[in-house]
Amino acid sequence: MGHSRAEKAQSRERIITAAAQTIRERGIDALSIGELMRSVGLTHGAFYVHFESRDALVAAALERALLDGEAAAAAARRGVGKRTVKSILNNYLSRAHRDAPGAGCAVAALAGDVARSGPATRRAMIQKLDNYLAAMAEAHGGAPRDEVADFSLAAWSTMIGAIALSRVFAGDPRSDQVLAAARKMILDAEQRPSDPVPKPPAATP
Amino acid sequence: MGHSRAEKAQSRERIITAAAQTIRERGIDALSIGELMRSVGLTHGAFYVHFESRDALVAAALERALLDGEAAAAAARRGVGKRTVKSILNNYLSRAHRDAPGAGCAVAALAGDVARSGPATRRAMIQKLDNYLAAMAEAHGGAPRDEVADFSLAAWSTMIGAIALSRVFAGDPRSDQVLAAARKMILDAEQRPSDPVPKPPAATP
DNA sequence: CTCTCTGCATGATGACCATCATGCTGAATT
DNA sequence: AATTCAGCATGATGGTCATCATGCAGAGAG
Repeated sequence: MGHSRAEKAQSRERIITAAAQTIRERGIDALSIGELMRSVGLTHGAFYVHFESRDALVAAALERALLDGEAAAAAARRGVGKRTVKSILNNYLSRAHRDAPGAGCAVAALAGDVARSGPATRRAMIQKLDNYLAAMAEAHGGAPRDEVADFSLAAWSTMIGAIALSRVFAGDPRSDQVLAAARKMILDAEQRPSDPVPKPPAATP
Repeated sequence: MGHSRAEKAQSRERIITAAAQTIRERGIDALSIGELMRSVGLTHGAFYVHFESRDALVAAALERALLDGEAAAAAARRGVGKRTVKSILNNYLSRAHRDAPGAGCAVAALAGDVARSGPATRRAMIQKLDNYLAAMAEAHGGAPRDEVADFSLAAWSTMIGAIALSRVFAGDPRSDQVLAAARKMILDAEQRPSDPVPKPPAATP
């Protein structure tokens, strides 16, 4: 054989791309080095030429998966001058998004997994989440700072919850209904003027 | 040794209880038979006295975890005559719930995992979700049927999304903020009269 | 053209996994 | 009291896992 530097870069790229898709489709725990390397046409031994450990790959794959979300948002913005909340929702709360988790938003697919992960993994998602939140805030526009931040947080909660539930409901009429209902609640909230937010109470679930 | 029928029932109970906690804390994939049996004071071999397979246990543990949610809701209703949307939110979107995933709502903890599972597992969650949705609809009260169902779906989307995000944000000020923002959006939506809901559009994420 | 360096394949290592086979011991039954 | 039965422990099985050691062949440098 023999392998150029450029080929190595391509290999690494294909490994990350495949891993980013797999973790979104099947979860972080389900990612297997052997299976992954087979899927990109290499053998397991070559893995450690590219990554120090499985954890290092997971970090890179999560980063990539999260970046895909920003790329999709940027692509959707192209052409239209300004992004509106409605246009974001039309893309995000769509059947296409629900049915393609491997290419979709990593927050929706992996929030549960990341919630139980270590601080480093959580920080990686938080960093990208900040961008998502800022994009929503910008689309929502002006108004007092805190209220916009609250709207963004609530809207994103609803969006990722709705995608997760619509996937649980796959094959059921409610799978479509939950997307529409979430869309409606967020759009209504956008138009309404709102009061300051109190702190959450302490109680048992 | 020697073991009575009552002791067997207790063993089975402890296995399911421990498993229901573990899957909520660490995910379904992370559940290991050996570790689980050790944690309840038995050895791995005894597992198959109680369950046909790991999958059978997962089904039982998920069912139990989901029932815990209904039990918590029933306990919260005790004393007060009627459950309101606000009282549901006060319990659900609380720091206590966020900080105790092992004892909390299985939908919030496992929606992502279940979304990528088979039809049988998804159906188990859907069945319990129907109860949760009905409880929310009842608390919301009267009004035209479809609108109440949409409110329930959107509210639950927001609730499980907010818990998931607040766990990702653990240790960050946004962890509290997202709970409060979600609470606010749902309460505002409850009071507003609303229009019929259109179908979701088709588009890329 | 020669030499070094490296991307990759092959194979080994040891840990863990779910599952099954066997046997002991005391509960249940008569 | 004798006998059957069942819950559990021990240990084996075969598979998969992440990781490391070794060797080869071709790319890059001189």
